[in-house]
Amino acid sequence: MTKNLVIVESPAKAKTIEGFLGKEYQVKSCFGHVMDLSKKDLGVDIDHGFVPRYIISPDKKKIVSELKKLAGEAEIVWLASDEDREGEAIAAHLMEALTIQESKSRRIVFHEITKPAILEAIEHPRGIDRDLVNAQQARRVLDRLVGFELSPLLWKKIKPALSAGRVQSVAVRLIVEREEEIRNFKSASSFRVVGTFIVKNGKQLVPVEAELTRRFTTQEEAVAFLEKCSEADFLVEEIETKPAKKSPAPPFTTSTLQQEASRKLGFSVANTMRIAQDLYESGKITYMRTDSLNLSNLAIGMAKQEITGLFGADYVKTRKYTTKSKGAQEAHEAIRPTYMNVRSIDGDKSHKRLYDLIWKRTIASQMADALLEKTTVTIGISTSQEKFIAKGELIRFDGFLKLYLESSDEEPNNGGEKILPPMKKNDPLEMEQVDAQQKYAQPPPRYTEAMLVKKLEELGIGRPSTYAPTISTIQRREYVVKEDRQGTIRNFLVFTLKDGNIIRQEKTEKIGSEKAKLFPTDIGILVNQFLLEHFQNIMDYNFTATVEEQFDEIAEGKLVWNAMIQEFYGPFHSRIVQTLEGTRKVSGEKLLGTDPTTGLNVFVKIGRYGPMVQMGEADMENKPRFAALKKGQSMESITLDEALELFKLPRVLGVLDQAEVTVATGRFGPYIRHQSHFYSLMRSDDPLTITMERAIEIITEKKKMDQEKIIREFKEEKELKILNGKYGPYISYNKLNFKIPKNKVAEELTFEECKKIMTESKPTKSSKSRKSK
DNA sequence: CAGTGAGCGAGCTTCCGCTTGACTT
Repeated sequence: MTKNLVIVESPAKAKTIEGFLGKEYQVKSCFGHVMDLSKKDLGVDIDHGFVPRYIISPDKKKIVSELKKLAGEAEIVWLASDEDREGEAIAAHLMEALTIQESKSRRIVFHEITKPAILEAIEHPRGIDRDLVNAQQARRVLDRLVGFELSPLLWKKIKPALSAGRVQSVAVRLIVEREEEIRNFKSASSFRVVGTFIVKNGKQLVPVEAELTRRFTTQEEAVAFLEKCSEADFLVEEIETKPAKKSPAPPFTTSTLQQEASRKLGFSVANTMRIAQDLYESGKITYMRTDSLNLSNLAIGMAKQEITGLFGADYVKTRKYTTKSKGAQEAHEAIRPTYMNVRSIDGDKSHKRLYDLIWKRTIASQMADALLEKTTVTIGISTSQEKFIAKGELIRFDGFLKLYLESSDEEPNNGGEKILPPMKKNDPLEMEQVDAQQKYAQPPPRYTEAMLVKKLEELGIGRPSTYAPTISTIQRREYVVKEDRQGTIRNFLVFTLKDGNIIRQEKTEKIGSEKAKLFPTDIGILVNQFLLEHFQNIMDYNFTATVEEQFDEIAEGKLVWNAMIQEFYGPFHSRIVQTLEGTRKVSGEKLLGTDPTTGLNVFVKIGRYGPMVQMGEADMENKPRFAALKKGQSMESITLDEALELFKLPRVLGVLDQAEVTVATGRFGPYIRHQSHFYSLMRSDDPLTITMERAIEIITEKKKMDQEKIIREFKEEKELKILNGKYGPYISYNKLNFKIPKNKVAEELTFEECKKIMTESKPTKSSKSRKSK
């Protein structure tokens, strides 16, 4: 029996802390929140001050009862959840769920998992901060009200199983609006002029590139300028040399780690978090869900030592970074290696690469600035007022650049030097050639997952623990898709002045190809439009920031939490009722044209199962025909001809064993149907052109595969089979599945043994009844 | 995974933020 029970949120943290404290302390983890609003209903008593109905989360019952037992036996229970709104609520919920007496509980907090920080915390316990708990309560209730009133509205007005929320709906809005910007973008072109001049550097002749400060809008202007250049003299008019410095990026937070891992390693945010979790659990890095830039003094000291050892004392410059991001709660340290002197780790390639990135970033953040010398050379033209500018950059002292340079979304890494040969004012320059190249303005870039996280963080929307789940939610709801897109070819002009002649060339470039970018779907666009029209306040990019200010006031005791909720809920709920009663179902219906053979109208719209085309209208005699859009088609771009193609299915291929063989396209792609069995088509098979021969081939192949799945059948009961599944053999009976006990061999089971297993064990859930994730 | 789409209506879906394994047919 231990005298002291310490409860933290994460088990990895518990293990570390247990090592710092003596035998008198037992450290356990509660695995995050243990109580939450009931999911069965709203979970909030609207009519009586919005009192939340918190229950012990179903998946936390086991850990709660275990902790409750330990808490009962302990003399003092130390509640060491994180020092932020959510952490304070966790502590309060633990008091309630474990029924801990106030007198034997202590609330402690620390921001770093170091021995001195823990011991210091133990010295300074406090009580539960009720105001902070109320702030969490307000946050939780607001999110529940928004989510659980908006989502059902969407089910009624658009289609079932949709969702809306304070965070996800704004994330979708960003992607929809970016797509609109790109679509409406008018790509104007201009001519960028670059001159190449030859400069003598001792015996060597060095080419120097200089860009004209002005761009020409028309080719006539560009050519006229080149003509002027052909008879011009060029002169160095001015040389300016300025010192400059570059500073390292701060250490990683969740958001910046996701961004850099995406840019430098090509990881999705979910992948980055999965790997970071492994590194954390194996003790290699500190906690990976954080918005703090802070490093412990211990860590900074270790970094200093490491840098001195590797590069020398000149390369050290320790720094304390402070966060600028909105709503940061800073309960942890920045993400850093646990031990700075561990330069690399064992493990698979992606673990090594992510660790390497974290190590370099952290160490570099404590290194000296890079000292640069930037040179700007202005080149005059005897026949024109325009100027050429050549730029050079010399690294005088590399500092942190020796180790690490953050990459950017806009352009590939532009690190490194660009050295100019020595030049003097009034030096004449020999022109080798001048190019005027047509350049098109770029539309804003589509979001990658990581760019979206960056944007959300800037807006103060979402938390480190929710960035990755939010991105997966909006994809799971099919509001957005992550896709690669083929680019298109575009022509551009280049005029080159060389040896007194101007040559015109037409060249091509590939533009607009995308890799792993987020695109809005038809449903995403429709839902976004609907929410914007009726709930502008919630869709406002500042909504979260505004309510966060109020949560802060609640935390400071200046605002009563349920008064704040009341003020929000009144108008919000009225809007819900108004929209529910005052608007019709929206489908985004659009008339594409009429079918030339039947004369019926053809529409495209969103149905119960997503985007579809419809031929004809429903009336007393007629039923319209429907067909789902194919992958890659969209309501916005589909043409009448493409729509008519979709109605060519289902198609009868022929007759086999007295039954029709038909081909059609369903929820999961094209399929063949025969005797009420379904056979998926391969990617290479086109349902519009597939032949009867090929269909029979597919049918026989599938039947053979199914036959091989059967381990045993029984004469006594036809429905009872032993099958070989993805996870090994199992018993199947009337669509119920049963596990085979570990001590039995599937091939040798008798009919009686199978019946015994079925009566004695519960059927495992089949995928049909299981909730799809 | 399961192969649909008038309308009828029961019964289902849903939020954000803390944290990790469980366990699949």
